Amino acid sequence: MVPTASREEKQTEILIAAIRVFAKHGFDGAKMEYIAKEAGIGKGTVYEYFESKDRLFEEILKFSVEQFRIGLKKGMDKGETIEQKIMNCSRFTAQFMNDHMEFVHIAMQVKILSEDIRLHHMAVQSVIIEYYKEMVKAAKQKGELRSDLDVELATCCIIGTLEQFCKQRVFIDPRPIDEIDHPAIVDVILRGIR
Amino acid sequence: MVPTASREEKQTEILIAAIRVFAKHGFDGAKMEYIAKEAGIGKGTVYEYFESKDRLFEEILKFSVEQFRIGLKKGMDKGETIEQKIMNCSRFTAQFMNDHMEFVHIAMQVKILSEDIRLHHMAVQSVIIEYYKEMVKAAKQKGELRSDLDVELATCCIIGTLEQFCKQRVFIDPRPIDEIDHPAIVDVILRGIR
Amino acid sequence: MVPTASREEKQTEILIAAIRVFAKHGFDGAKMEYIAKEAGIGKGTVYEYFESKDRLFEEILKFSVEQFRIGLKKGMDKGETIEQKIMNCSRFTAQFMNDHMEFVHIAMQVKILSEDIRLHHMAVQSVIIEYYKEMVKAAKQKGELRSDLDVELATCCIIGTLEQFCKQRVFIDPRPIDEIDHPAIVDVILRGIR
Amino acid sequence: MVPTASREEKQTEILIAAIRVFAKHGFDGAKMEYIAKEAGIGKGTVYEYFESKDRLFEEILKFSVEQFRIGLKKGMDKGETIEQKIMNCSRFTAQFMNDHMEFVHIAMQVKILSEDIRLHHMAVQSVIIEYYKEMVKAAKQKGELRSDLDVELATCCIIGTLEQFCKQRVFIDPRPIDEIDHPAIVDVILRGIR
DNA sequence: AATGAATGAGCCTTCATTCAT
DNA sequence: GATGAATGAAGGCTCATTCAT
Repeated sequence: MVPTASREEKQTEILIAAIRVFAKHGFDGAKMEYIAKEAGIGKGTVYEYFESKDRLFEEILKFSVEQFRIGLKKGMDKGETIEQKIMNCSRFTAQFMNDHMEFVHIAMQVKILSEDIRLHHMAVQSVIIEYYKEMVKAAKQKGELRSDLDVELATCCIIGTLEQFCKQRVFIDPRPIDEIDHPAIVDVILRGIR
Repeated sequence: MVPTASREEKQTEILIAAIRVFAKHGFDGAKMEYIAKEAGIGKGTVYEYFESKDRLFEEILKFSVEQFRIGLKKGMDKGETIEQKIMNCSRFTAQFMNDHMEFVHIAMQVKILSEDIRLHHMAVQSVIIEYYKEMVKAAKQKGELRSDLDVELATCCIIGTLEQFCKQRVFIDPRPIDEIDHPAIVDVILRGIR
Repeated sequence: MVPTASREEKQTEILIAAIRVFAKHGFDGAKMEYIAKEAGIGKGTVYEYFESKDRLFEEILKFSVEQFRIGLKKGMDKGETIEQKIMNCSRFTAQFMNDHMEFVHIAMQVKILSEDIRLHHMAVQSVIIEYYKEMVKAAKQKGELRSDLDVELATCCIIGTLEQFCKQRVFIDPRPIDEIDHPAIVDVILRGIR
Repeated sequence: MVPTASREEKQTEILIAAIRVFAKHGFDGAKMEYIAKEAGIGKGTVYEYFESKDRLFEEILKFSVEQFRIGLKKGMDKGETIEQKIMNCSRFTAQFMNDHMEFVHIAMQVKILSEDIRLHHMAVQSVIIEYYKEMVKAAKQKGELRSDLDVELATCCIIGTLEQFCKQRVFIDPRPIDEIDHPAIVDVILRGIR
């Protein structure tokens, strides 16, 4: 239809379709046939772009975590003060969880995978944590946070609070995302670590 | 082994064995044969105690979440001040995650299951959150926490921080559990919500 | 309860119970557990009397066909004229099919069995046919039937008509057994072979 | 083999293969693997055409009974006199039983099946009986049969005699099918009902 | 390149049989 | 002798993967 999607574009299309299917059925419930149908192509075609179901899943994981990492990084970089930075993270996390509710489910099935990808996943998680740590350290040096603050602990407080809040809003007690009072969240966090 | 294991004892033995196997292989990787072998019994015997693989998994989920709920409740009840209560929760959560690292993995595969069990699981999660909320409310009334504190938010801060910390210590950067500085964690949380 | 049934009596009790279960569930649907329960005994006890499910089934087959053979023989022997003999057979066949509807179903699964029992079963069938042939031959000699009658053919006509009638009455269009007009049946048969 | 077998042709091929296997091993002895091998295809392929073993068996039953019904009907329609009609039925029944010895065995295992198919099977049986009844009624009206003849009884005599004869020739005392003296059979029957 | 019919390895589950009590 | 908990062989069915078109 469209001029013909480049190989890379098609690959991404399949990936997106697969995310939806994995999210809906879980890893083992997601038949390759469903994924093909969701992508509007034939079963065999999937194998032209991904060598196996496992590899496809791994690619999805990489892809999704990468999206998250990038978004978070951008949010941190855009803020001037630690308050703004955390606020940006809060907003992005909420938006991401809301849009990619599925991603969370997918990310949770990591252990089925090859050691390889498991390590990769851990690594990205670590990277994200590291971003936060750097942010905290920098803020400490700028005097925005108290000087005796344990960096790891502060990081846990920030990530934990943000994610727990999103989880509750998305999974336990779903409400419109724009009702979230980000300043209040950031306030609680900042009181703890300032 | 022991003289005679009552039906209930045997059922629990199988459950425990199954937890290990599910944790190690994931739901679909966990063959009933492995579970039987882990429990030191024949494949068919598992079916004398659990009608299907799905039901077995559901029982595990119920069992584990229940253990967690009970432990947390006990911790809250034993504390006098909000500080002691949170400290107890911190300690129990760390211990539980450390001992039942598997549980966390298992709990994450909820979506494969029947609507029934999914709802049950959500319900218990809600109950746990409710416990925390009650704790916060009571502390507010006793004047231990500031009067304009948003209860939901405070709850997210407590649960999120505790769990994130444990996750990092267990999954990302494993270190001996007794090195955890609980008072410091509680301090960060309390500053945020006091 | 009763003085204690002799081994043989108990064996027969199990046999009777097994007939009911096989008849209800078919060979492969009939679990040994059902049979034991129907006989009011434990699963293991069945094996004290019959070495295997196959053997039990074989015994049932023998038992039932034997009952049929004996009843038929008695009916033939009791009659004076060919008319009376066939009438007796008609009555007995109707009664037997009605009472042992199950038997018919069981007898139909013969081919699952060992060659041994299959041959035995064929043999009894042949014996029954032989009884009829003898009956026809004797009647021919007594001048009750025409002299140029083909004995095999006559036999088929008698057996076929009787059994087909019973089948229809029992399976296709069930009606009370005492509504059967045996003289009319015999009349049609006799006209054909007299 | 042949250039391209349409879906329907392939389905029929499998059906034919399955008839052979069911006939040889009985319902429960017939492994899907055997059926696949007999059809010269893979195990999974059978499931592309029949959703389960039970359904496959049901289709076979329908298929076979239908073949029988059609053949019989044709035989009746082709004859002018009742004598010719019965003769045609005699010939067709003998041929069918000889060629489809297996069918008879299969048709006998009806009780394992779903109520649905059982009723269908009964229905076709009834239809066949009805054909015979109509034939008899028509012959009565044309004065070919005596006017006080009981139609049901006559039907039993015809069907019973024909089938019993074939059974004996095929199962008990196998002899070449062309040795059958159909006129003699018809003669015995007609004497009984004329 | 795209397809989907065909494949068969693999696993859950059943149930006849055993044997310790 | 009677029992029924335990067993594991066996088979129906699924679905990731292949390959001829």
